[in-house]
Amino acid sequence: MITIKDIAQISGYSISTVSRVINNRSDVSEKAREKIESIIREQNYQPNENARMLKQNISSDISVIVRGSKSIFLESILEEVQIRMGKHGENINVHFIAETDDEVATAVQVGQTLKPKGFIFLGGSADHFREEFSQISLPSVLVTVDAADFGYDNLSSFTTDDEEAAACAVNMLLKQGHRRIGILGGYLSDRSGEFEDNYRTLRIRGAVKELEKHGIRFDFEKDYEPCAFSAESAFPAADKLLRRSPDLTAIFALNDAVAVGAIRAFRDMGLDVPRGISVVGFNGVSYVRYLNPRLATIRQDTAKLARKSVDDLLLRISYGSPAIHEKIPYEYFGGESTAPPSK
Amino acid sequence: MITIKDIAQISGYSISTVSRVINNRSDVSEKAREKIESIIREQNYQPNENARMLKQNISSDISVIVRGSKSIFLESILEEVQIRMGKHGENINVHFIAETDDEVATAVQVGQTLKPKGFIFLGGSADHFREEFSQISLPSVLVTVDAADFGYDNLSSFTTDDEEAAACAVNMLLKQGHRRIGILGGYLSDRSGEFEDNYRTLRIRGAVKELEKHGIRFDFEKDYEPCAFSAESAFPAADKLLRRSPDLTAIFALNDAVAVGAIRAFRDMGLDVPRGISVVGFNGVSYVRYLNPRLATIRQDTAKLARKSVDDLLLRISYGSPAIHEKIPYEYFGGESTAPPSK
DNA sequence: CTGAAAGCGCTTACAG
DNA sequence: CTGAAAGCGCTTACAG
Repeated sequence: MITIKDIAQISGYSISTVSRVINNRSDVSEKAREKIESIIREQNYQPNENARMLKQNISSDISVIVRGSKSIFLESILEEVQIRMGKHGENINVHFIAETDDEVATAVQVGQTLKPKGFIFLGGSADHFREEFSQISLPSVLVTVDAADFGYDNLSSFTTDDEEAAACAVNMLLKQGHRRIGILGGYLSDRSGEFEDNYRTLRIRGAVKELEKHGIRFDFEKDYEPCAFSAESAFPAADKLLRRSPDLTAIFALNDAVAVGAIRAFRDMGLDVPRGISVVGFNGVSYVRYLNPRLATIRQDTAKLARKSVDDLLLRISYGSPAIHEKIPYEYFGGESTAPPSK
Repeated sequence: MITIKDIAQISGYSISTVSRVINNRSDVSEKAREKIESIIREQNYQPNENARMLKQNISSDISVIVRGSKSIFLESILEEVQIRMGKHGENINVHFIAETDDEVATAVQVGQTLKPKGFIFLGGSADHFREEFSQISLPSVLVTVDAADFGYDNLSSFTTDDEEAAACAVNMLLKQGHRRIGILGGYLSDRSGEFEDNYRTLRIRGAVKELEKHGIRFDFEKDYEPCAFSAESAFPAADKLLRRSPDLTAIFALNDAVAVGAIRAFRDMGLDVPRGISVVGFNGVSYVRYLNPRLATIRQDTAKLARKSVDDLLLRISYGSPAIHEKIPYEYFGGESTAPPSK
């Protein structure tokens, strides 16, 4: 095992100077830097992370907290995050927690034991962040939930504009002539029935507002049915919704897995999609364009979401740049699962 | 920040004795142990991992190497691994590499920088393990590839019996009366055209053997078409295969995403599934039973695969138990994508 | 069974 | 710009 001591010996410089070179300090002569760097390279020397961490009382890792990991959508962002981090030579440790867990509390705990230099949150609850994030002082990024209004200067956020995108999806249905549109998936917060600001409720809100803009009042009692973001959960929910409101001609599903479960349920009821009923999804799955029928959906740019998040975090860790909040563009994919209403 | 020194001071014992208690050494009096443990608890003391690692020159983490991360199948095992590790209070660091990368070489490198106490490989190439794994001396588990014949006593493996399961899938088609069965997906190793022992080729081999058992010689030139494990890649491949061999009445797709792409391609050619052509998949996706048509497929038990792997690794790390090799049971799910041939 | 002391590989004031 | 020295929080022979 080759150590900093060996490099010092070989180079003729002191351990201190070698350390300075390793850490890219500016107070080293060009000559020393070059010599030491070349020796490091030729000896294939890797600084002992444990020792560095011990001194700095911080690890060189970045902790990623994934909340609600069953989502293929988050998994695919996670993958891109890992790849991007790898390109920058950074290591991450990943912590999956349930949709019902508290991601901020988890981060606090992880922070104590693993001492990361920053956090990336994939998914999360606005309430948790608003109430508890002040406990965290490390540079962090929240992906999927807009943190612009939370007032933390160490928390950036990158999101799709869920409200606008949902409105866009619903607008496509309206354009085709649909007036009786149901909404499937997610759930309304149980905290006094108020909307919590997460992507679920933002999508619902965007859809409802778009309907209202076109003079349609949305009846939650009749035309909305909650369910988890999976085909399994959507299957019975879709059935229930359509039996309650058989005159619906289109469904806005809060994500693609929900749309898949719904389409299956409708077919099992003897309804063709899109001739009998139209369905629009929201990105959650990559191969919607190979489903039968090809699913109309909103495509989020997971690669960009991940890339921006990583780059922003690393930049802020290195240079203390201020936190930012950015919306990443989305796209409507037409598919074959919608058609003008026949009723 | 509370350290071992504080605990020593409060307890009246020396740092050495406290350290012994922390590390569960036997050479401590019951009295000292109890007192120190109670103080540790009441002070909520957490030993500094970095310092421990520095001394022991090893981290407390387990490294997970995921090869070919685009697979939803591996991601879902990863998730279960993470959950299981969490239950045991263990941390993991995850490294995603491309399908074309060398997972063993990656592990060697990770081993140098992160000093994990063990490895879990999710996916991998038999060749890499056979040729390079001797460089790794840490307890390891290979999931998805059978390592029984590799001859390493620090490498366990947990797998689905891909060959047998593929034979089972093909047998279902044969039972329905199919004789002209095509195979779609994966690729033959380019090393002198030989089979490499991975799940891809095992599935192909299982399918081919089952056909032969029924007196059918499989013509690779005509009835096999390689493609990556995605709907995107399967779509054109399926089209190509069926144009070349239009008399095929059934397709064995090497995984579910491939099946999805194939079904889409067949429909686009004007062929109904299953009336025009039957398709069987192989577990890769969770909601096959909500697709249209519901996909006939082999279901692997990802939860069990993950659970066994984690438990085995931790056991071996703690007690040096010997490596084991186990096949996890699978299941055939009937679906609606197969029917007796009409031609 | 217990404690004093050395040392793991690094970083960082401090002094020059 | 450079080096000698202290110290990060722990573990582990060694001596008793």
